[in-house]
Amino acid sequence: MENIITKYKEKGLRLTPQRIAILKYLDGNTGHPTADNIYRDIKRRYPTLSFATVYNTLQTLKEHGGIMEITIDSMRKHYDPNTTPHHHIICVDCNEIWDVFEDYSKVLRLPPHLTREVRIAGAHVDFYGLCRKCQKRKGVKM
Amino acid sequence: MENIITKYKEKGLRLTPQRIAILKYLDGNTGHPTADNIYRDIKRRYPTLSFATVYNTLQTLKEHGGIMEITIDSMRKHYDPNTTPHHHIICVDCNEIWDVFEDYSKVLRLPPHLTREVRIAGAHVDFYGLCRKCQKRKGVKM
DNA sequence: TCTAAATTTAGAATAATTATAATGTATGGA
DNA sequence: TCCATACATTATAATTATTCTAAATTTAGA
Ligand SMILES: [Mn+2]
Ligand SMILES: [Mn+2]
Ligand SMILES: [Zn+2]
Ligand SMILES: [Zn+2]
Repeated sequence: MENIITKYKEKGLRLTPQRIAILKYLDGNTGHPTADNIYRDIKRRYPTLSFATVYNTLQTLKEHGGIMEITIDSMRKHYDPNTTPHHHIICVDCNEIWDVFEDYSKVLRLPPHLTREVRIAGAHVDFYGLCRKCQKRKGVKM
Repeated sequence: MENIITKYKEKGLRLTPQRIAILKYLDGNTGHPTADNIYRDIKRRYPTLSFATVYNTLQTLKEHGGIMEITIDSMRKHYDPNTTPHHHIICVDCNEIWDVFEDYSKVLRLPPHLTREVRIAGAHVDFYGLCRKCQKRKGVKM
């Protein structure tokens, strides 16, 4: 809690109440929130909060490696304060996202004609399927 | 060429010049075009073409399993007429997308607590990196 | 306390996509 | 071949996520 704050202070980032609120909201958050999720939550305590501030702060955090941007959902960007390499599962119905902490780096090999074309920096695996809640709601046979 | 057309006729889809042009544009296209790519190209021959028609047709094709929607690029949706399971590489600089036809299905195993939570339907691997062209443009040491 | 530079803000702008409602046309049967 | 009609296209407006702008405010260090 206090360490994320000093951590960002050390990076030369100015601390404002809004930024602290966003940092606290993100700290340990495994829910993969959208900018709107963050805005709505913090707006309750800081009614003058602007969307621009949320986007600016997310941008700054991204640049400093404090968060990752998740592109698994084509509707909107999600953010992940866990920047250790990991993967995701998305429910194709409710768009909820789960973490996958398996290490596939050894098995995701590429043929030479592709590694020649692109210098690979990493890989994300996006699993997709129907979550239990949505299976139930849609009456899927278990 | 003619077979895609009869193929979609059999699905009960009405064939219009616009749809035929879109089908022909997509047939065998490995470039992962956006709606805008398609619109611009076909607009030249059909100047009255509307964006709505492109989006409607893509939606219809998606529903009939004729194309896949690619979410690797957070800026815009890309479409892929190759619906056989495969993966992608995206250049983080120019957003060009390459196909990866490796079969990782055997090695992408999930722990039981996750397969219990979500009935997995599939997985896509998104590789990311810098393509040769962008390495050169940015003066990256090879 | 003072100041410069960074940050926040309201609001406008942009861009991708979807919705609407009027007009046009493909298609199967008379 | 002609017609009816269900389906498709179109121009346009609406929606939504995100970014930009410029003025006002705040931070942090001297
Ligand atoms: Mn995550
Ligand atoms: Mn592809
Ligand atoms: Zn679900
Ligand atoms: Zn590139």
